[in-house]
Amino acid sequence: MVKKTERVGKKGVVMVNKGAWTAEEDQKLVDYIRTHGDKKWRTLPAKAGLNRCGKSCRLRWLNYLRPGIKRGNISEDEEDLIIRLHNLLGNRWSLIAGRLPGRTDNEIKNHWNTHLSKQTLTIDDLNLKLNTKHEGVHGHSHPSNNPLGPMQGFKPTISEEHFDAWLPENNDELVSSWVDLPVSEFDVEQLFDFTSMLDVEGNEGGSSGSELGVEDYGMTHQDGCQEPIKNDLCGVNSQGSLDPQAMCNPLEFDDFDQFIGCQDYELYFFH
DNA sequence: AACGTCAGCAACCGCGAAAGA
DNA sequence: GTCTTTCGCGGTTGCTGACGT
Repeated sequence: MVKKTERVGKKGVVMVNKGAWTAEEDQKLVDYIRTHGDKKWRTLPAKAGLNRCGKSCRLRWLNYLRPGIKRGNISEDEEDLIIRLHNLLGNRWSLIAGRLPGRTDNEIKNHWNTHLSKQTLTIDDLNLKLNTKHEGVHGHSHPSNNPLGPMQGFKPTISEEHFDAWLPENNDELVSSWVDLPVSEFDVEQLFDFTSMLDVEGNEGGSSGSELGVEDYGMTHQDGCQEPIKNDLCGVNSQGSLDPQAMCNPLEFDDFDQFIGCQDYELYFFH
């Protein structure tokens, strides 16, 4: 239903349509943008012959008419990623949407509010689900029995507690530099890189790698040097060997060095 | 069949940031 | 440097259809 609303502009009171868009309006908008591009939203509606405000046109274009938009059927993997990214970024829907090609911030926000916010899945739950999935596929999670190689045996189940502690909320710049990466370059390795940087760069004004327990995981710096393992939080003692007493810790894996050397953390961390 | 309730989703609104004059 | 305009984001509203009584 389209209703008319008065809006005061430079040329006095003008009537603008509100509510659901009609197919005719959609067509006008698409035609105009194809010819002239999607800039100058303020003046676009008048030029395109639409009785809409610029904001409304922008929203319609970005969320529904723009090429490459995926609608509905959010897969389990996408949900999983949304939950994890929400854990990391909070309600920064546009950033989360940027990691999900074809999805819009509005759609993700709606999906979160209607489906995911009611669930109480934690990072731990997701990792448990992942591990179960892997065990289901391969029969056993131990690397020695794994036909796909030793990496399949790792269980980097970082606890939500650690994850939240690690979240560098005072280091928005670093977070931004990571989330601004093109989707093709999105790799959890980047996450680990910049968390190790936190420690290297002097911990200015934010949570340091140390505070966040990053070095507990034995980060590898970009120059290839291994950050010393400072305590046994993750089941590895100060000498770098496995400590059975610490194995109850949330982060557990069969070979720490292999985990650090893994070229595809994303596979283990984000799926 | 009529009515009420609820969930899902499209769209709007207000605000802050960025860009331009 | 300041003011104005424009853009983009996140929160919220309200419409619609499905379902239950």
